[in-house]
Amino acid sequence: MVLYSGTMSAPTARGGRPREERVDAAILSATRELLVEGGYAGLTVGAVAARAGIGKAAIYRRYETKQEMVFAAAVHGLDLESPPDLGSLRAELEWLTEVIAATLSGPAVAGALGGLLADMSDDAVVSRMRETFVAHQRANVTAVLDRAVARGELTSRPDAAVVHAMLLGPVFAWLFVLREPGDVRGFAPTLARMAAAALSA
Amino acid sequence: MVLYSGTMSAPTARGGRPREERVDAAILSATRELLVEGGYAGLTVGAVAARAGIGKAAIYRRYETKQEMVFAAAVHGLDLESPPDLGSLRAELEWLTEVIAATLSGPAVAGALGGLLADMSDDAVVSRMRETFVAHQRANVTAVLDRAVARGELTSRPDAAVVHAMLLGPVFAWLFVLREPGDVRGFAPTLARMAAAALSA
Amino acid sequence: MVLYSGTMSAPTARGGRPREERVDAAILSATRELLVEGGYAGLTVGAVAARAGIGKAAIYRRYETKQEMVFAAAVHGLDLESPPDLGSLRAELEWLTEVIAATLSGPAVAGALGGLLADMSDDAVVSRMRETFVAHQRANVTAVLDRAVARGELTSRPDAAVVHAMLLGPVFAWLFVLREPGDVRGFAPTLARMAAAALSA
Amino acid sequence: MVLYSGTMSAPTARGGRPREERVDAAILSATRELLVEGGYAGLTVGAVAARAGIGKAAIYRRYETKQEMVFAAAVHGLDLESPPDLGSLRAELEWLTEVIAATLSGPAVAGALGGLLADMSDDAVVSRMRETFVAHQRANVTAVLDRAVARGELTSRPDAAVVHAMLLGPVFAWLFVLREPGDVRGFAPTLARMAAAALSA
DNA sequence: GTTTAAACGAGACGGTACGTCACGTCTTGTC
DNA sequence: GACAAGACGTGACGTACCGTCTCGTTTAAAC
Repeated sequence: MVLYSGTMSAPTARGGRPREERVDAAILSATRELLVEGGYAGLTVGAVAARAGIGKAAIYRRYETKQEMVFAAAVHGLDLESPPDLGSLRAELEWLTEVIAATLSGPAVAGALGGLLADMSDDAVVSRMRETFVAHQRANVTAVLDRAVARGELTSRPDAAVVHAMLLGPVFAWLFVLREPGDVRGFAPTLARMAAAALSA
Repeated sequence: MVLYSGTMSAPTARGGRPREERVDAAILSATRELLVEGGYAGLTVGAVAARAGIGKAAIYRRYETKQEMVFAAAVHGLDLESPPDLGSLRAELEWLTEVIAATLSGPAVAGALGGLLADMSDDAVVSRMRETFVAHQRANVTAVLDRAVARGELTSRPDAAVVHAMLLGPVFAWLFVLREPGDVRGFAPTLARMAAAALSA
Repeated sequence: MVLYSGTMSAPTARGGRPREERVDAAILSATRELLVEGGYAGLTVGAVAARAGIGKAAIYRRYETKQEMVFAAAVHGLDLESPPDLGSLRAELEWLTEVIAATLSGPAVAGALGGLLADMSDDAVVSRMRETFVAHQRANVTAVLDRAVARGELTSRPDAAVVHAMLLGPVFAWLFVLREPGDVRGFAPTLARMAAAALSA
Repeated sequence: MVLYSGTMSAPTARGGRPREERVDAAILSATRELLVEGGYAGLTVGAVAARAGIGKAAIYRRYETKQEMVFAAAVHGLDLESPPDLGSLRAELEWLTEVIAATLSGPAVAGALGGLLADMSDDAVVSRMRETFVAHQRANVTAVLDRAVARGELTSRPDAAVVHAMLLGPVFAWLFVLREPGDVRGFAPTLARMAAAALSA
């Protein structure tokens, strides 16, 4: 399922030249490339336009600000599949954690998220982020918890927001604050095991 | 214990007018005020100077970059006491979590941390951050774990980095990514209880 | 005599939908309106199209550049009649001056001429302007001078270019450089009287 | 006498780094060079900054708009000396006309005036132009007429504005509208002779 | 009639310049 | 030599306009 694909009012489709998909794609992939190469701080709208072979106006026709564009590029196309039924809470938590870790440690996301957080005084981007990225992940967490309750692994369903924070948070901190050397992926199973223990207690 | 107070080499004290403490204080409190008012994104060095009633040069005489200044202002004076022996792992984890939550949710820190993370490609600030904020918190986590091992609550000492991530992460995510409404402080006991269960398992 | 009516090759009339006269008229009158409202500097092709209720392409199908369009709108339909034989050099000079003043002080022309002059590095517009506006006026000046010589009012025929400059110039300066308050029309008789005296001397 | 040297509020001179004369001079001469090379239409603020080896901000600190800058550069330093007493109205008119022709046909002025006229909807530039360029020339015309009256060459003093238009206008038209080939300078004596005849009649 | 070809309103396109703003440095005169 | 003030070069921002190019539709002439 594609999470996100554009921010500004789509063309009213009432006559006029239609937007070119080629341009949409070029913007997003140029943004991702430059995010990987120089991070959020080193990313310029002009450079994105140049790399994409388009004009700046074509970008601002689609995104109100640079932040919107980066957000779209970093989160767009994150294919957040729903968690499969793996038979046990712990296995599903591990699956969730791995997906979160994989998502956050993708090269474009890694370059963008810090910067996005910085400019988050901009309420529009904040709420868009919540409506897409956060809401979708939350739904997955809820689904896993509901299944665990149905299986009898949990007697009462814990607050999904708390569990979400417990899964997402450590991965986030590991990547963006603590910046421990080594792969995050190895961290996921440990985290999932601990979370399962915490919930079962 | 005061964590941080300045970044650049103090004046060599070889004649000339000494730096005025008044200026140091004015910079830091102006920075904190503006951080609260407009967040990191809306903070400019010029505005800090104007608010403090000083010149920009006085700032750059003390901090090499805007990031250093914000970091000093947001973290300076965070009095990170060592965790007292409270008799049980769970009580001490709760104490740690509450201190972390209190630290991160302070108004200036809340405004600054996201932005600081954004500009963290700058290695100087990254390493300074790690050497002070992270290292000190990590030491506290280690101390708590060591005491729990000594008490026999834990058979083997878990990796302090992992535990650190499990405590800091959810608080961080709660505040900066999920931005759930309501106080973080109420979140701390729940988190500590879960962490204790996870570690004991 | 109509001076000017279009610049680009008319449709070859080889099938296809014919151009609509309605559109021609709408472009010209929208241009004139906007010229009056905001002058040349404030006029955009997009605004002309919007005001005329047409598309930009319909404009560029008729005029190669914005300058061509403005020129057509400001000069089109200037009905430059030939000067009647009024019996005396002075009377005919006065007639010429009044026609020039009336032409230049028309609302659309007043808004356009300065701007047109500005973009006159474009040689196409320059030569078109010379071939129409200037050439026609020059012919009228020549005719008046020839008649004066025939009448014996002048012993030798002065250079028509000089006389043209002496009539057109002051009106032009009055309107576009000096911008004296008050009507230009009252200025015409004085100017004509002086010109007559100068030529007779 | 220097006509013009800056437009925006000079620095209050109450502390702070003073403006560098080097920058003022570099802006003006770069503007003149580019005016000569490409005319008003081909002149960009960025190019002026680059040629001058300065930043755009240094330009906008001095001039509110591109037009102000061009005006300053084209008219700045026009050393409009007062007309000397040459003994006769005709000689002094010739002197005036020559000065006007020399001024308008200078390379920078020639490149700028058309464009300036175009953007003249901007009232600030218009009034500045009147207050400096026009007012000064007008004063010279008045002085010449007053002396002619004192000498008894004229019985009543004609309207200076009209005479100004009669001298400036033809030169202006010659250069910017008619664009006759050949030097304007040769035109000045003829014009002055005619003007003298017109006034004496 | 059908076909064909161009004009139509709308608006997206690449490009270029605008004027603004912030950074971190430098330069005054004063303390 | 630190201070307040503020100008400096650099370079990104988001806006506006140019002249071109697609869309899907409409309209008249050619067949």
